[in-house]
Amino acid sequence: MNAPDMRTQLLTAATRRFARQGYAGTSLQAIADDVGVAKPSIVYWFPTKAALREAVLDSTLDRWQKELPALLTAATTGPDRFTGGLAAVVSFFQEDPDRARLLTRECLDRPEAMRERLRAHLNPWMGVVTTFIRMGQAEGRVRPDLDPEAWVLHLVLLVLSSFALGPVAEVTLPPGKQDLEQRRLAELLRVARASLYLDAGTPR
Amino acid sequence: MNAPDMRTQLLTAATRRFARQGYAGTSLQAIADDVGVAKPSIVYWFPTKAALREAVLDSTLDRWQKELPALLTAATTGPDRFTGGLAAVVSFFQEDPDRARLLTRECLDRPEAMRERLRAHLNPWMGVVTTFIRMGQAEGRVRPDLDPEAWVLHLVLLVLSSFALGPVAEVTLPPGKQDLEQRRLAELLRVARASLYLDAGTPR
DNA sequence: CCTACCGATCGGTAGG
DNA sequence: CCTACCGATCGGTAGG
Repeated sequence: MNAPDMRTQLLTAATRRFARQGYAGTSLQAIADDVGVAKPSIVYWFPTKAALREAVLDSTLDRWQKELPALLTAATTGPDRFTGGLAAVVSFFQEDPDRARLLTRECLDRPEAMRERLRAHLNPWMGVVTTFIRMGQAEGRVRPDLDPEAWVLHLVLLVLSSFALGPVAEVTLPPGKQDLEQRRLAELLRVARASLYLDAGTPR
Repeated sequence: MNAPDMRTQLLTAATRRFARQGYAGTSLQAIADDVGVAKPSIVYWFPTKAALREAVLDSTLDRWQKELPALLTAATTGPDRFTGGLAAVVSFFQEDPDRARLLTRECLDRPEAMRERLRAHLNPWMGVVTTFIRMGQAEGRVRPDLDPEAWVLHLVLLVLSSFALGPVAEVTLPPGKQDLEQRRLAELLRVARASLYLDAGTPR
């Protein structure tokens, strides 16, 4: 009954550790201690450390595939479909910045393996987004010199790095009176719109 | 005579390893094998593994401080000062993408320590750049709603992640006939200009 | 800068 | 899911 809960606890602890200290920097002992079990118990649920890593990555990407449609429909009811879509991606990482750190680390640790995974998880809705962008270009709302695939890629990179690395670089924003994360996200959104729309100078 | 060369060889090998496999994922033995010396010889030049890490980070940031002024003066002689400045940052990481991977990993591994370092290495010319941006805003060339510090931060993040993670995500750019890196950089530059200038729709 | 070596910790196994 | 344990590798030391 609480057997599946053990697996979930291990996945949660491992995700947090892998995101913050990296895969190589995390021992199975540390994860076991976090959950409060003996180290060999991990092996009962995940045959090897590498298998635990795959499971952590799977669960994170699964959440992307499950949560993003919901966030998208909730966010794209407004007047601006692209801003809503971006807000959905932002929400996903804002909900747990460790997701951004984990994915960044995996891309650095295993570029080739991640390429295959992202091809499966990112490409489906990449096609949808770029189709909408090309429609916008045909209608004259979206900048004609914009490269749809490259633009989406850079926006995802921007959101990812903003959550994974942003808190570190926040010191370079000294005169901030308001919340620093809010200020970062506001500028991120502004960059996205200004680089997408022709009339973004007067958005409202 | 070739004693300082040994130190340099170790630094080069360590930078490459730390960038690609991470600090925790790299053993001193692997670095020693790369250079062709015995493992304890590393300890002769760097008292601990942690000291080697600091030296690697120092040498990378030193190169930033030494090369960027040269790249800046070479790049800002054109008509567009900001595009030239961005090109300088791009050149720095293009010269060796491992620099982007190393800095990204260090930000993930040691956020607090990196905050202090970046405060010293990034803040000096952050002030210069934002001053120019505010001048541009006063002259009406730069978008008035742009947040100077946050914009520069995001552009640096964009260049960094484009070199550190871009090759991984390149599969999401399937219909690319021309060189994929070139296409990525062209769109990066376009995003930068479009998000900065009011009249970026007609740049030339 | 090398050989020889050390205690600690690693991922994983045996057996229950 | 635990106790007991193992070979391999880790960063680092001793001594030259």
